[in-house]
Amino acid sequence: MEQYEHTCMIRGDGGRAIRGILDRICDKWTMLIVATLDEGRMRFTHLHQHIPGISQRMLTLTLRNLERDGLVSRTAYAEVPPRVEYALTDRGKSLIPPALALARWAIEHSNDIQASRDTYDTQDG
Amino acid sequence: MEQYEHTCMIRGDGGRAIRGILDRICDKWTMLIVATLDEGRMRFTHLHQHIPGISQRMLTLTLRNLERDGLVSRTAYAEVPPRVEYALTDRGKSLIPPALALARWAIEHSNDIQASRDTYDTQDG
DNA sequence: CGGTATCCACCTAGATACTG
DNA sequence: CAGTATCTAGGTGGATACCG
Repeated sequence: MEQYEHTCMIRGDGGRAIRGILDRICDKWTMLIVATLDEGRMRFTHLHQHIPGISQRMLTLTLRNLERDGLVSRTAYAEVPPRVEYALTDRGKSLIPPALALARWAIEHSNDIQASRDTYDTQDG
Repeated sequence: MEQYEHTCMIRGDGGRAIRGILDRICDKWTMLIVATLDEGRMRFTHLHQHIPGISQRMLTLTLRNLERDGLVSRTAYAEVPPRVEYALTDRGKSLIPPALALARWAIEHSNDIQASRDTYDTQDG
């Protein structure tokens, strides 16, 4: 009820802070990669296989961005063939709870939202 | 700690459910509009004035999508000049707490993330 | 006042081919 | 194995002009 006083956090500086984060979190693959890495440290190929539909290019690009933001660590071993492992940093792990909160909301409301969309779309056009 | 068992919610069906929602939540203006409407019901022009940088087109488009998803209600009064008011529905209000959780995370980590980016970007290139 | 319609620049992400 | 390079289609959002 009294949450309104806190939504200024979202509107804050015209929304720049929150949007800067959302831009990272909400692209097509970030959430999926973070959630997958929550399972533990993992090689490139393993990630590639466990995230259906992602291309090599997008996996690389998204991992680079996550690394840049300090959410994921990258460890390359000097072997042949090469081995590279990715893992969530503490900062990356700290993203999981709020992400879960959003996921929970999404799951809980997805049926209702879909129903609303269907209704809206079939109104006489 | 034991959150891993729950991240399957995010990965779920290959991420389709959560991404369908994220696509709505995470576009350029949705969060800002929802946060602004948390203040109370509001006219089109008032929204336009209180969300810096948004165009009429994007305000209309985003409001239509929110209405379609049942997160915002639209009430048009048969007057001249026309008056249209927007308000969060109960479903729309229910989005605020998880959105705040994410905003909180964003604010708390934005300095560290920016620092990581700076470091990453200045590494010999 | 509260929109639509139109045009356009940019960016994202997919497909494909190639490499240390 | 773990990438990089290149090309391109499609979508998002801004600018501008007009309308009931």
